[in-house]
Amino acid sequence: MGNSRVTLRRVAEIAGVSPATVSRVSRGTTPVSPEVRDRVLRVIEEHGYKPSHFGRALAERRHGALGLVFPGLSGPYFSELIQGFEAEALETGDSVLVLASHSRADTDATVLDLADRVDGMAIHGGTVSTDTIGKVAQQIRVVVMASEAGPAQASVSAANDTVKDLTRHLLVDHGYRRLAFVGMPDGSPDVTARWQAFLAAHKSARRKPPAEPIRVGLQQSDGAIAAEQLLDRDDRPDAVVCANDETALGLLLSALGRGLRVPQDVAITGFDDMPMAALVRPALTTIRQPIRELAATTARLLADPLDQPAGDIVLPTELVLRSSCGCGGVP
Amino acid sequence: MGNSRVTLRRVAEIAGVSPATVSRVSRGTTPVSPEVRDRVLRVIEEHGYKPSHFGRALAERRHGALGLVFPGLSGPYFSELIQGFEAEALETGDSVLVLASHSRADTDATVLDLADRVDGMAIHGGTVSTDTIGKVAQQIRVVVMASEAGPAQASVSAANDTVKDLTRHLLVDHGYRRLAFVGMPDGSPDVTARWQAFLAAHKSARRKPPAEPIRVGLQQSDGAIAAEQLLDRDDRPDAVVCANDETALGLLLSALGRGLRVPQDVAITGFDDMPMAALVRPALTTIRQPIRELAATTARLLADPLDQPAGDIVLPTELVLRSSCGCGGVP
DNA sequence: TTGTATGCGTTATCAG
DNA sequence: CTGATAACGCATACAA
Repeated sequence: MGNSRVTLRRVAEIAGVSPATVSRVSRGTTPVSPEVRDRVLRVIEEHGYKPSHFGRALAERRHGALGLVFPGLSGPYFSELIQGFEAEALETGDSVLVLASHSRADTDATVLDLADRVDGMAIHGGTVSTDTIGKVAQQIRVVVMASEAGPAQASVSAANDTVKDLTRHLLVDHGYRRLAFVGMPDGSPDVTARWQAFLAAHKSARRKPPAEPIRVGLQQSDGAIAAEQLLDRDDRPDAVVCANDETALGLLLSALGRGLRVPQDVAITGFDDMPMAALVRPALTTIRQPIRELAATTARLLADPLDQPAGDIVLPTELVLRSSCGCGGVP
Repeated sequence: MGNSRVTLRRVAEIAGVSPATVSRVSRGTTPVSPEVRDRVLRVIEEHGYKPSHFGRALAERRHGALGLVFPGLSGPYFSELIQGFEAEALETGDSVLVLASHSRADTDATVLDLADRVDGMAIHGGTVSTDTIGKVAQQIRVVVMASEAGPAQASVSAANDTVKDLTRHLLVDHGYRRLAFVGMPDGSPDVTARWQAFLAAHKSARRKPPAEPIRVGLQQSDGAIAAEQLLDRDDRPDAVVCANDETALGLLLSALGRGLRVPQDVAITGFDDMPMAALVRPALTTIRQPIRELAATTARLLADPLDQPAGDIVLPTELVLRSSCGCGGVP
């Protein structure tokens, strides 16, 4: 199990050619005479030669890798994001190095470390300080995801203001009186934007919004925690707008488990339109965002050699009306 | 935004010392006179010198990074696994590079590529072919997770045979007659072992198990898909053993959404004991496995310089009886 | 304590 | 088409 790798130079010796020629054969870039090529190829095969990444990285001054930084990666959202990113990176022959900063204190240091191993980095909104993003950006190319990044960096995000349409739908079309919002704006640019849209819809409908959101995380268990604060009291809201599908599902599960009827006793909506949203009963009313496309666009921005102008790309989202808001009668 | 990094040599020039001295100061390993040290340190600070990873990696012939390979990473299970792994790697100063092979065809190639960027690799069971694992193992140190790996590799997994106790509990203590198993044994060593334990419990209780499991994946939406096959027919099972909590929760949600009572109409159990299991109503009967410890043990095996004997470490698991199996009366 | 010289594995430049 | 030779950025015996 030794680390006894065969080096390029060794292959050259055995094949009786110069190191340069082995490099040429190995990379297939420059023309080499068929006979020499075959001979070298055979030696490579026999001795299991594999070019060393850092040797190549050092000489080429590029890593052939892209970094992807997340706050955490539980749930289908991040899974989808990574897949979209990897699929696109594959096109350009880049590897993907994923970093899940579980809101640890040393995240910034870790990100800086990663910056040293990749040619470009996609950073999810709310993961690292803008200060650190700046530092990374002056070293390698950076694209911010799910957050508008200001003039300095390029960014790709999805339109969160559709939450305004959703909230209006609840308020006006269905006539719900007491709405609640589940999600913690602080730290997540996406949630902040959704909470703002929720507020804006109340304002334009001349209705009084709740003073505060229910501040919980974005995982399903957080939806269950929100349920304890929301469902067990007398002035239960008659409709709840959740920051994402995960929490909406957690809330839905908790509501049903308490014997409440959805949407009759309480309406519930989400954001993302993950697979589970359509499968559950009642089917979840939500907002569809093109996660894969968001990731792919980001990867493309990172890989493309031509210098795009740093700007904010905002992908469209779509309101998906199902049963959990009260549409389409009782399922 | 240029890539104009300051090199060690440049720092040496500016500070008027030799490159070696800068290296010594930078690493803080060999003693250097205070005056020189301060001078060099100041230059490093002023010019923002950061040692290059590949330069160092090339010279030291190590990357200072560990690889972590997964089939996918949706859900709390993988999230927890990564956190446990990273926390431990942090101790030894290693970075963690995560690779999520979303059951793509080119996974093996990607893994081989990663093998070139790290000093050791943890591979989750059922992710890559044993053939590829072998190749990687003769290049760097490898530990297999959640799967017993045979004599060649070290492995760390959790005891799946507790599913036998769980199944017996359902069969004997509660007297359920028709059990079903949700999960796809093929491809996941963990699920295979759980299905085997499920079968074994039937055998030792002299009861006839179902001929086949409900072959779905491990995500929550798969639980909802299983529900369609399981809950809408006349000979509905009276108890369902799910391969993990995610699918159990998906099934539970679907059951409640259909107006079925749990556990009265159908009992449901899971595996993992994720946070949501205790929060949901009815609370989920499940098996607790020490995910974090599993990950930490793996990381330790990878980092430790002393050559552990390649062997299978099996961590204990614990049956957690709650309400969804019928225990403790109706919640 | 500090400097010099060499090696790490590969690519790039320039002759031939 | 092929071969020397010089980077690439850093660490480390060895010498001073």
